[in-house]
Amino acid sequence: MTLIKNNKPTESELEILQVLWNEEAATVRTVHEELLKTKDAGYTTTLKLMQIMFEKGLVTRDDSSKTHIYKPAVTRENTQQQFLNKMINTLFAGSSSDLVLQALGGHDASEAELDKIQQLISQLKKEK
Amino acid sequence: MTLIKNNKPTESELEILQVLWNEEAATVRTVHEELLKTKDAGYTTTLKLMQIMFEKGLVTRDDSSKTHIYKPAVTRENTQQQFLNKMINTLFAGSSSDLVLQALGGHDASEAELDKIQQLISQLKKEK
DNA sequence: TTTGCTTTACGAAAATACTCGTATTATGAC
DNA sequence: GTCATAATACGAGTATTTTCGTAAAGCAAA
Repeated sequence: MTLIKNNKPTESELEILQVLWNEEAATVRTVHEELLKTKDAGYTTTLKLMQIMFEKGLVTRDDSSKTHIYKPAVTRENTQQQFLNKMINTLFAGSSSDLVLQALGGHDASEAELDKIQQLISQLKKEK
Repeated sequence: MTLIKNNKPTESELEILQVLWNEEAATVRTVHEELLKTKDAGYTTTLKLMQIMFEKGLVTRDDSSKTHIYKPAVTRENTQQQFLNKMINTLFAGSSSDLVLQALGGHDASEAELDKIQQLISQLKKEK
């Protein structure tokens, strides 16, 4: 039987994951510097969060040298899907297309992006 | 100058709003009964949450009779948009179409729903 | 009016998330 | 080695969210 980790990252943890996904791997220092661009926080705060994320299994770390190197242990796609599902259920009454409509309507997407979406839809229709 | 309420509903508050949006108006009792179908909580817990939501301005209430009647003070659409924007920024690097692609790929949508989305896309393209 | 049931009000405990100060440890320069 | 620098570990304080016990108020039946 598979052990299911119910480790939904928190808001702050998502910000850190965002950096890790972009950088592939990073030290606390690097992550912290990156976070400083958009928010104000102490270094040890970031450190503590990343330690907690390690305990939760959200990241891995290489501690063979003094300066630990962290990597994401969850994929961007899985995490996106996890939050999307949650959102579809609690906010869109289970209808994914309602979410899509709302997202397309409320935001701007380029023509190229719209094309990509159309392509996917055509493919999905074929599969039926 | 407009007073901007930064009243992002919490997880539990969303569950309650969900019920209120469906019922238009409801008593604490009704909301609570509905919540019981999917989660386990005490009556006074629901009551307290709804009182807090009233203070925050997320709901209105009619207390002319002993049993108060609550109504949502925020629309489903606005709240959806609020959370979508947040999510697009923190999880999809600002790309709404990435979110759409992920949502369509990971979930099932009926052919009719896909049609509706196609329609919207065509319209959006025309507007460019 | 008394009793019992349902409701709201209030406050505080419990759980979770976030923050940071301080101590300790490792590393490199001298 | 000693010193300065930078990193981790640890613990605790703060804030926010969720939970619920208890009391008070209203209401309706007997």
